[in-house]
Amino acid sequence: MRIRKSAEDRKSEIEQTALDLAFKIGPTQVTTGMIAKKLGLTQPAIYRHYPKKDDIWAAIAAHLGEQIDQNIAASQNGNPAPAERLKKLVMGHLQLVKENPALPEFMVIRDKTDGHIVVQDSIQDAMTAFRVALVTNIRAAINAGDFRAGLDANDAATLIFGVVQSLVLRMMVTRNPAILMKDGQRLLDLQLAGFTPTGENP
Amino acid sequence: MRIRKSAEDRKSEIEQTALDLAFKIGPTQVTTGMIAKKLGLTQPAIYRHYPKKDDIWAAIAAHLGEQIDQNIAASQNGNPAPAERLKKLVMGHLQLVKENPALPEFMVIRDKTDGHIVVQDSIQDAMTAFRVALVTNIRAAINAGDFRAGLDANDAATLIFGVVQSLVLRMMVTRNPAILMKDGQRLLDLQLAGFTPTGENP
DNA sequence: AAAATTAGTTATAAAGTTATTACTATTGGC
DNA sequence: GCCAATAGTAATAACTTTATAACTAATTTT
Repeated sequence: MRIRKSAEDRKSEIEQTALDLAFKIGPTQVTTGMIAKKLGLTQPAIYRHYPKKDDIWAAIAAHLGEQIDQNIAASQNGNPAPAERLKKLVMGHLQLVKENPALPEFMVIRDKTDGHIVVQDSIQDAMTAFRVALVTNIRAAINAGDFRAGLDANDAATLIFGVVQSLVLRMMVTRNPAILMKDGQRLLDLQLAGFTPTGENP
Repeated sequence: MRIRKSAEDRKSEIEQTALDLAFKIGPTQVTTGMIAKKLGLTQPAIYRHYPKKDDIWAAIAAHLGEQIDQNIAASQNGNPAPAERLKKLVMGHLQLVKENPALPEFMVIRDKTDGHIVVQDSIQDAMTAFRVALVTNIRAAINAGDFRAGLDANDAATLIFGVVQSLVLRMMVTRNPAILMKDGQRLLDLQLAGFTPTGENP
């Protein structure tokens, strides 16, 4: 007798498996056959749950986008100190990437047909919101006197984004998501120290 | 009568076309048929010049790796001021990425068979050398008193790498390599300012 | 100018991938 | 416990992609 799972459970499994494979071999290299094989199913079984293969990626992107948004919201609760909110925002995002190491791939994924980027819009939108949150908190930190007055909030946001990107690249090269949290905390502190009026750790 | 080019010229064309396509649709999506079509050739014509498709990527990676190494060498000539060398090193690399916007893709490219990263070794090695050059110049700047004494050279190098990565991501999302030089200069100065003893622009 | 070399073509094999159709059998609702 | 709904399979069509083999013709060598 073959095992039969609920559509809901199976869809979760399919999406998680696709994400795992996306980190291992890259999203564009993942085939429906690979996903099915990992789950002990036949390849057409995938099509009982998604009309098109791309629908799997769309579902994954929507889910990741939600998680990014949730982290942004969570980081703005509780602590009112802008610099602390910034740290919570960035570390929360790194935690998300650690749990879903394929996430960065979705930021630069392209459409099959033309060369134009589709970047499953949900993720691109969420990352835009992430950037807005960075800028907002940097402005608040400047107003609070924690960061120096002449600092350009947009440029500072780009540098903080760079901390994340730098860690992501090292994660992809080393294939080790664990470095994100360990080195992330220290590097973020170092970056923020450069924004203070005195150059000291805020 | 059909046009027939020398093997040397044709190989250059094939590699440049493959690089262009790699930026447009991603390296893994580029097919021998696409390259041939762009050059007005038939698909098997590619195999007159390379035994395997992967040999095209290997040749490209070797070439890019050389250019990265050349930039590192060039940046260390002439100006003896460590901070100026650092700037020349980073801006030179950004120029290279601007001219070859697919370069960053090769840093995280994966093998088809297993999930293991091959990162055409030539590029990974060159990027390691780039990082070493960053650290060396940062150490020199600390010793010269241009950067503050307590600065960790490795962490500072990661942050500078982050500036590059941040710009690269924005280039990939906007599909506009032009931003690299314009914003790069300003962001690099901002980043280096965070490393000075006073927090001022070095 | 003839001969040798080789860039390029035509045709095609082999393998992989997406997606559909018709069938099967498990499961939840009545 | 029956039955409707549906998760899953088997078979297969359509397409894409890599690669090879045999042939053709442009260019180089002698």
